Amino acid sequence: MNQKEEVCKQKMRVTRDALVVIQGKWRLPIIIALTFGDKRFGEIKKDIMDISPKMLSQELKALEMNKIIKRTLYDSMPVSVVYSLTPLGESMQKMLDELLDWGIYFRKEIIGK
Amino acid sequence: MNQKEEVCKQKMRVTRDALVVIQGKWRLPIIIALTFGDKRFGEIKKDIMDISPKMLSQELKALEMNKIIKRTLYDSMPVSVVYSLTPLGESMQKMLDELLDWGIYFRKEIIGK
DNA sequence: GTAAGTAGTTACCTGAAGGTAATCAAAATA
DNA sequence: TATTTTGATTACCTTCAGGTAACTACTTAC
Repeated sequence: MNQKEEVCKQKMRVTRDALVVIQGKWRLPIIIALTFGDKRFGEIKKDIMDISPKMLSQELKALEMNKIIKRTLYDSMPVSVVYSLTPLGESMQKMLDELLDWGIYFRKEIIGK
Repeated sequence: MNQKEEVCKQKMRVTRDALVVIQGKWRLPIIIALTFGDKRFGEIKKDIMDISPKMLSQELKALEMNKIIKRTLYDSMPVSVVYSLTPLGESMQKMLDELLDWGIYFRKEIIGK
């Protein structure tokens, strides 16, 4: 296998791994919600509107396991749980911006006309 | 609903639409293969290795419908079919680069140590 | 005429993703 | 004491993504 083919396969592997982390219906919405500041379960749920508590809970756990978000329990009264982006989560910002930019372009080209 | 919330929801919608186009196990590999030049069915299949002809055929059709790639039939003998990126497909380059960059960082943070 | 290569298609099956609805436990409020 | 709020969990069901294996149609080479 030559150099070029090796680079190609490497790119495929790495981007595929990256995609797995943000894939699915709810992960990007959750991450985007948290780029606007730390939020509680109910606040995220309100931001996303059509997500069920089951899916939100499940996806928050998955993102936490991938070290994208952090769950903090403040045991003040009333006990509150706050979710926030980790540095790894914050490092997604440029990627998210490009995804958004391309999404806008795509929308214009395909849906828009 | 205030300005900030509106921007948030807009971002969610647009990035989600963008994600749908590249989502799945095989679309990014196919697109990446074609960034290295136009290719025939068999060449893409050889580049990706573990993809089945069914999945390749199916995903090529989906990408063609989204105007990301173009199918060209040359009826020289032997009849050959060549797939290439459209301008819309080529416009994904920056996004793919960011996905790759973040993937490298993620790999280092999570898998690497 | 038989084998091999190119570009697929078809039928069938499995597991994961995601949805719905009901329930739960702790604490605050009425 | 009863009700509401917050942050979930559980059981059940449906749909879809993806895999396997076999087959096809056309053409060229042997």
